[in-house]
Amino acid sequence: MDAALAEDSYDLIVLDVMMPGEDGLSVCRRLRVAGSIPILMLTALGDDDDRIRGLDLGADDYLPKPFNPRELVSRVRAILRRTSHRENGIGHLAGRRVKFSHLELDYDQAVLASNDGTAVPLTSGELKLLSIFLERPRATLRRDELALLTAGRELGPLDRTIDNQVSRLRRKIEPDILRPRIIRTIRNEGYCLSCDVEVIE
Amino acid sequence: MDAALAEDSYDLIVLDVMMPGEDGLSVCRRLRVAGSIPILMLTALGDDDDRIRGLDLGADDYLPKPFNPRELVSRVRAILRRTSHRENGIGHLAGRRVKFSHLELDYDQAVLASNDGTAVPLTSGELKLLSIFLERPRATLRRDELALLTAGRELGPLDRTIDNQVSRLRRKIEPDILRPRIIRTIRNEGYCLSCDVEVIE
DNA sequence: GCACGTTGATACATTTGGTGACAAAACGGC
DNA sequence: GCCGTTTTGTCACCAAATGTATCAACGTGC
Repeated sequence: MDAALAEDSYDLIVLDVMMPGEDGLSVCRRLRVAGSIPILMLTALGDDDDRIRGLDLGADDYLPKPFNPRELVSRVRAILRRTSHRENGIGHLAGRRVKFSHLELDYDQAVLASNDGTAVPLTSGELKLLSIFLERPRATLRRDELALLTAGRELGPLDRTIDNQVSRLRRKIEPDILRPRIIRTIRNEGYCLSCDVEVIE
Repeated sequence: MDAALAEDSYDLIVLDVMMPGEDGLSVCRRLRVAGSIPILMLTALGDDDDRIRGLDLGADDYLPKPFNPRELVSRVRAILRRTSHRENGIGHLAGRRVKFSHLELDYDQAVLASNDGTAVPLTSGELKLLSIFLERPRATLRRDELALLTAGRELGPLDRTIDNQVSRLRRKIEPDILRPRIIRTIRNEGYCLSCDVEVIE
């Protein structure tokens, strides 16, 4: 699958959970970190909690076996209806340069250049987090969504990982660190990139 | 439902199939003709063919009763993840500046600038409350409506939460705190933004 | 193995907003 | 007007949420 994905692009993946070796949930996690390709999970495990976990891991739908093949078709159609004509989000940033606020990100170089001429390198984690925000300007992202999209992991109850990453990123992008205005905190909800984003060709 | 839809905009509809009068499938059809609001169908009819029909009519997902409430939440999230847009729930204010009374709100910066040159930052809670008022100028909003819109929660009988939030917001926007003119109290009813609102750009 | 940078975990400081108490204001009946 | 009642304003306190410094674990390149 990895080889095929590297080769071509696909509209949707139907993913079984019970597989020898790496299981479907783990694959789902990896796919989510890598991009936003639609996933329909399919499994004999009809358990509620399994479905919930699958969906929370970023799957678009979860169909328990045994299933009616026509239902599979209908569900695939339902997902594609939603995902196909989706132009609103900024596509993939890989290889692009992106302007936002007073900054310009060079994705390939992982370098942030400021209006005032200074430039800062980003670590891979910071770049990942920042691109997730840049692809979804003005969307409020919960901590668990961010954890899923950055690292493909679920958050424990006392997990401050995302706060830490945001804090580190802010240090590099906020002009006034005491009053963050690019990545804003939405109390009880998460974080939100509150500026326009322009992708340079 | 039709009246509510004409009045406000919604992110998603959870639709039961078995209803007295017009049934859910018919409603779904109508909604699809009217627009693309996400629909999650919910029903006691667990039959394959019903699910397939629902999905083919344009529903985004179809969950048979009895269902696990957490699964409903996960499925709603999965749909909303796809339909993205969801910019904070704050429709047309995101990224705008708004003039009202002697003030100008910069939504992105979460800063209130006054005619006299002073500027005050707002907390995320204050910003949310203020935007709710700014989106509904001169509408009287009951405390329970405000609680629902700000925090998505119901109010207890002795709950002074909203009064407190309004009080805190007033401190930042009222020129004469002893005589609030911008957010007026309507006794036994609620609060009301009593000035014109102009969205810039 | 060692120096280095990155990242997650932990601990602590700070901010925010809900709660309950009480004061002030509004209202109604007289 | 006067009083009692209800409603509202706001203060002080506290619990929860968030920001971030620091440390440990880990990997990487030499």
